[in-house]
Amino acid sequence: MLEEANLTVGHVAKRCGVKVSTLHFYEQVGLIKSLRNQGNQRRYKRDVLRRISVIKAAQKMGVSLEEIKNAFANLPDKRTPTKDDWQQLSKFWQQGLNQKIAYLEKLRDSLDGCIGCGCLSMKSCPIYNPEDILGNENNGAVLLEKYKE
Amino acid sequence: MLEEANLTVGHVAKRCGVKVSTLHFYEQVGLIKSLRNQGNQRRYKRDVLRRISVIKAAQKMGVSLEEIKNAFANLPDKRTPTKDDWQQLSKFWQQGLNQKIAYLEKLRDSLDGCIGCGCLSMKSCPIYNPEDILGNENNGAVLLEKYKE
DNA sequence: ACTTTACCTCAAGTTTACTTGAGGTTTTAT
DNA sequence: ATAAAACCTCAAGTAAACTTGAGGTAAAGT
Repeated sequence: MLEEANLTVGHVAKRCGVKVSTLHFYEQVGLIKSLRNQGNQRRYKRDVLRRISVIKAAQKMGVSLEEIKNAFANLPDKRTPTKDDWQQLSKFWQQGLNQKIAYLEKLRDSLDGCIGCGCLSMKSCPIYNPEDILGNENNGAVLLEKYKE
Repeated sequence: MLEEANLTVGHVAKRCGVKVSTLHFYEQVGLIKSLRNQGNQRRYKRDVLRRISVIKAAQKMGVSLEEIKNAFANLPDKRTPTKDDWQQLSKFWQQGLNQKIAYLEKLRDSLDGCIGCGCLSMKSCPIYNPEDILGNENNGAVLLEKYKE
């Protein structure tokens, strides 16, 4: 496959559902790259589309641009990333995603029990009483509080 | 139960694991309330602890302070919220949480299929090709893109 | 050829959710 | 009684992730 860099910012922006300014910004922070034509206008290779899609998907998972950038650092610099390259990234984030899902499930399941419980004693409710949780490692609710995004 | 407002801001802060400035801020934006003592210092009723815990839990669900404030608007103003009041809130957020979980599961399950798939034709990959998805309601991937947080 | 549309850079502005600091008062501890 | 710790207000600062605007150039359509 030839690696023509022939996509304009406008095209990429429309295609990916982002603003042109976002692409400028992403380039500025090193998330994507572009080549320039004679008149100094950006021209992108097709793989930028995938990159942007991955950025958007990762953001929906709660991954920050900084973290995305770090993850991208593992992608090859010289050649266009292959299927395997992307799959590695995918595997990596899948783990985080699983943790996030597990956390949210835990939160969902304790919502009634904690937010709505009426446990005014503040003795048994993990959400109500974060101090106890943090000091008590062998408590089922620890997971809830130790989770860092 | 007597409704003494006798918790100091420092006490509440430590108890809830937030900074004093955060409590000032929450009060400023109308998320919590306080009474004042003779010397103009804040004194809180116990239910502020629950409010703050709920705020923190909701934030972990991805709910913004604005939305939390709106949800709190349904709580009674005159009396201290009861178990039922909180449970209603809980039920409401549980739905959103379920949607979020469902979305993340979908994302997780399509990570390999989309991010890692290598479908360079850009014809069949929903993450790769958001435009098509938005225009096509009866596609399994629509859920993925139509989700708004 | 000419005009509209797209693009360029760089600086500054926006939103959310807080934090920090200055300058001063009140409580608590000894 | 006095010093230390906690509290007060108000303005300004911070970080992330962009967006907007000004002033100017390039490419595309007719």
